[in-house]
Amino acid sequence: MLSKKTRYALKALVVLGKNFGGVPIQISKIASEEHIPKKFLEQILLDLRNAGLLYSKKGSGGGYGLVKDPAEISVVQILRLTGGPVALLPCVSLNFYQKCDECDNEVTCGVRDVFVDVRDVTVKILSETSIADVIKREKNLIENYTQ
Amino acid sequence: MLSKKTRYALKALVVLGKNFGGVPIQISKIASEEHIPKKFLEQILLDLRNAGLLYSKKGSGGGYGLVKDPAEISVVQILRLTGGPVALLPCVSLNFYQKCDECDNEVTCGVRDVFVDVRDVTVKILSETSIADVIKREKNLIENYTQ
DNA sequence: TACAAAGCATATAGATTTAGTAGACTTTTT
DNA sequence: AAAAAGTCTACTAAATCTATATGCTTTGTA
Repeated sequence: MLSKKTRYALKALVVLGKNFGGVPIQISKIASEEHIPKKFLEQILLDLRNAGLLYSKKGSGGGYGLVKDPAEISVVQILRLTGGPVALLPCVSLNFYQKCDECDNEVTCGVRDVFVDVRDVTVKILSETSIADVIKREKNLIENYTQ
Repeated sequence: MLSKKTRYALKALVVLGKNFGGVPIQISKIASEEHIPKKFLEQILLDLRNAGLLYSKKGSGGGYGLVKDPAEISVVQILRLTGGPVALLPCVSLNFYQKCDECDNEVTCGVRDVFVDVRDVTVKILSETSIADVIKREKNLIENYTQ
């Protein structure tokens, strides 16, 4: 399962993505719109900023904005930045690999082999999907929903 | 990430699957072979037994065995039995669904939409893969490894 | 220049979950 | 009768996650 941190980050990036090119948006606005605890969101956006994904502006009229086009930001990148695991087993993770305590030789582990496949299809989807794509999906869903 | 409980369950079932049709295997044997804490494994196998997946026999010469053919037991079933989440978001889970706190209307949530796709491919793999398949994979891996 | 708006940074508390341990009991075999 | 092995419940310890608190810095504006 993704952590709340990861979820909140994705939600916030969608908001910022819709606003790409516009004036900065305040944390408090995103927090209230998306029902995210403000102080928690503060930390998260700070992380994303320190990772070079967002710019920030202090003082009155300040806030956050995307540095890059939302089409250039993949969902998988956000999971990794916010520590969210993509793989279902540590011994299968590309970015957060950890040796399996149980296995003598993980290369011949059948269970691991299955979850390598799961990881591959998951990473494929999440790396091919950008924040812009998420926004597009949302638009399509709203269209079909209100029909 | 899968819990240790789920991992241990899968490991144990592979051992029991290889032994399908033979005499029962003791917890302590599985525990020491697979480097799993014995008392913890005890609980896990008990759960699997109560779920009807294993039979048990007490007393000297007792132990555990599979009730069904390992080809009839899917990996996804084990994840669900041991509480392991398949979906990466609660609002996307088929068996452990929970409403999203943040979303006003989850039907039009773009983030959710992406993770529905991820869930679908994951469930497909894990429901098409049986314990027997895991054992087969292991055999293939060992063959290729020792070549 | 003062003040308010907004982000920056770190520390800490609280809650939840997970992993593992303990101990006493029951059944079965020898 | 004794030993082997599973059954059952409770508990503890550790880790992690979520959220809050506090004080600080920067920037815009009256």
